[in-house]
Amino acid sequence: MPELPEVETVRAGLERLIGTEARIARIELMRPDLRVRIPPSLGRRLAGQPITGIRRRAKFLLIDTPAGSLLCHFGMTGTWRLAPPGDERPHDHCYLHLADHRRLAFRDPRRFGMLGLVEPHGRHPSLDGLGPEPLDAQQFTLEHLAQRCRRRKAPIKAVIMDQAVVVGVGNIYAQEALFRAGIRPQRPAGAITRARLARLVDEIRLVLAEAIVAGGSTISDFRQAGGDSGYFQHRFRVYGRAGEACVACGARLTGGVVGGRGTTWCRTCQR
DNA sequence: CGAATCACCTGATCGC
DNA sequence: TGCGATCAGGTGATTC
Repeated sequence: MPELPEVETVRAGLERLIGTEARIARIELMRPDLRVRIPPSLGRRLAGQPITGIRRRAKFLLIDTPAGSLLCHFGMTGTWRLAPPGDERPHDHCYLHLADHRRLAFRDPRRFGMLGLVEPHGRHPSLDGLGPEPLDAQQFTLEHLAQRCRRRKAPIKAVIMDQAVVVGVGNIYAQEALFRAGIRPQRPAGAITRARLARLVDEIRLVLAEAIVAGGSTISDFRQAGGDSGYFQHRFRVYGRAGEACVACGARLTGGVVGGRGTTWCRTCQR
């Protein structure tokens, strides 16, 4: 589910669901062996704590309390949902019980996600080395992207998916942004003019912002925290459309592998 | 050092 | 219907 727009959608949904007076009653860990093992101290530390904010950094969600923050990554299949009594499902790895007796469930069939603890005002290895937030025009600039592309031979798609270069862009939005910018995903990053990189910076920002407004993209089982599905998937121009007609020129879209991941592009519109 | 590949897991889908 | 192969929104380790 989870590139920046999906995580942001969940963040906003949880914020709305939980309100400003919420308190964590207790945390129930059923299966700690995710990609990163869930620290056993999590429950002790956060039990009884008031929730003071819900933030997003890159593709991470942070639930803040005075005793520390719950750090969550969704991997490929992670979800949070409101789970009323009786709604227990396979692959529910953690239940967060609120003081008002509601229960939030973290479910992640593939277990590529993570739950962790960040000390108050502390660091966390997963958050070190992250690049700028793309929606912050002060942070993510042409200057920055051009500098990170200089002399690099890797395909531009791999570069913009590199979380040290810019955060939040995954396999869907990389393809969508490159189509909108008219750049072939496999073009060596160092061989792109400044003018075209400037366009790419704009299109990355635009596509992410549009997707947030649309409530993210629903593929298989992504849902907003309130259970609604996003609808940005209806606006994909290339992702998942190999063999279909280009929305701009009508040519058949090409499918292949770029940066080790399935990729679709238009050989006519993208150069 | 950078770039490519593999590994981690489960589930859905597709072709036979 | 059943079964194996393939693919999937991410990231970190390993290899070349």
